Amino acid sequence: MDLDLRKVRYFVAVAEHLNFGRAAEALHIAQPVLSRQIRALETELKVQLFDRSSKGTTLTPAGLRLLEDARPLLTQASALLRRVGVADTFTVGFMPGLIVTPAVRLLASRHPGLQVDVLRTTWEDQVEVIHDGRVDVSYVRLPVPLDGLRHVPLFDEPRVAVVPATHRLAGKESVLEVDLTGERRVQHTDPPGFRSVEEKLEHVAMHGGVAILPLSTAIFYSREDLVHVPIEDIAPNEVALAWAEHRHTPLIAEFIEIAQQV
Amino acid sequence: MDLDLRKVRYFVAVAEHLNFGRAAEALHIAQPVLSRQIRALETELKVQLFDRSSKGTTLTPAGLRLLEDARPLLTQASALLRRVGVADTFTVGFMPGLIVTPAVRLLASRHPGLQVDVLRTTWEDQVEVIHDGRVDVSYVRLPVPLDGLRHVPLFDEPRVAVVPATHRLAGKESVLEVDLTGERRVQHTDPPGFRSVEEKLEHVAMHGGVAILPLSTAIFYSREDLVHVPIEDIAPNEVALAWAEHRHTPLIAEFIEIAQQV
DNA sequence: CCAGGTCCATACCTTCAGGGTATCGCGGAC
DNA sequence: GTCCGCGATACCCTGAAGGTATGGACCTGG
Repeated sequence: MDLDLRKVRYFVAVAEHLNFGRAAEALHIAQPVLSRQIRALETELKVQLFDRSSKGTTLTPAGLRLLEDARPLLTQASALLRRVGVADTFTVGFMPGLIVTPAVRLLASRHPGLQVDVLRTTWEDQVEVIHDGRVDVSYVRLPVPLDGLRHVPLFDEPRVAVVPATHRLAGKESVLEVDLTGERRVQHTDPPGFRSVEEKLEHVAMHGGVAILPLSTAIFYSREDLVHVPIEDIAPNEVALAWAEHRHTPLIAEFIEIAQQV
Repeated sequence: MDLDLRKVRYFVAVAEHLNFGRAAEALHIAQPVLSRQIRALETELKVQLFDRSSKGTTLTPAGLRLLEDARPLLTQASALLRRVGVADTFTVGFMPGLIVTPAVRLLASRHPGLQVDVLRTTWEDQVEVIHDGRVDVSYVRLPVPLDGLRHVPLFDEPRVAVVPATHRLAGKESVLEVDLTGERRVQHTDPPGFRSVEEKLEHVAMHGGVAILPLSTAIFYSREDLVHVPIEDIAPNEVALAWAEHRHTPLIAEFIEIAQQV
């Protein structure tokens, strides 16, 4: 009748480990219990979720589809748990460099007694914090995966090249992307990437290269030994306000209004 | 640890009724059980959700906030079930003009957690939807091909002639079929027929002629510029409830009961 | 002012799902 | 053939969810 979130959580664990024994260990339950629960889930759903064999466990197509629904459901449930009991609080997330104070102040002033918090996000968790309820709304830099989210664009801002003050491009009024050919770009992209803007800039200062950042970010993190130069022909960075699509609270609606006007 | 969706569903029921007894009734459980479950939920969440008094129950602010999260969570959970293919869903088909709401409401109220859907059919697909499983039962207008179907007659209703308000027959108390001789009948029958009642009526309004419809259909689609007149000597339209003969589910049996009583 | 009604809580019982341990059966690998 | 990894089965125990009966607080009409 009702879906049992415990079983769903067990299912996700097995789907991730593709091994009942290790999944059971991760869940801190005995393996036979896990086997039984998964079987019970399959019975309830009248669908086979795994192909079991003594040499491995794999997801069936139905299992794969369930997994896609199960994860967001679990995060939504934990978001609910996180939010409940927390005193009347409204939390605004923001990416580094974005100035949220005016909007936050305005919301707070209109609702005395409401605790308005802010949470600085990173490139990696800017979407996650919305889904798991750590923030009610968040200022994000597009593009982000928009599944389960709603958003309104707020403004665009140009990107700049950040280089050492001694760099050949330092002092220029502006550059074109072609001027950067041959420069090593310091990016957050995957494997050996940098987790924060500070680290990126540190790297540029130490070892040269060029970091490409939205203007406000570059200004926010400006340092003596680095300068930034506008790049004329690169697509601007879009800043948007995003929130979970299943949440429709008056406060969120009001903040969206405020953010668009500020 | 895990949120219990059953308790959440109970919570929403109480929040909607603001009365433990009636909520329990709607959920088909005993009132003390509901009280205990809500209390357990409050303990688990460490938050008081309701203010109880012998003269009424109200949501606390925390309860109100939980309600905002609880509804979408339940929706997402049932969406998951539906997509996995287990959706506990019962779908009732109906021909235009027939009012199914009371019966549907009654079934839904007797089975909390059951998703009861309705599907409007047309003259062409009213049987097809039964066979292909789009509906579990359907209100049909006889005659229909009954192969593979079982049905119970529900009621008869007179047919009326729908004519422009300016027509010579408009305003009459009733007419006989013979009065219609010479009139062009606008019918849905095959090739160049009209696919919907709306189209038929549009045609009558534009180009004259007469449409013969069951009374309820004529009422449902009534327009300012058209009037309907009962036809005394034409066989009445029979409305029946039909279902696939190879399907014998308790829900179908129950709905048949309900439909006959309503 | 008391009788009855409404509403939620408490007490107590029964059932069953979920957790645990011990052990089996099946394949693949050495 | 033997061993090992992996999931399934068998059996027990506990606790949570369901039920009925009843209590206690509060309102309301006579």
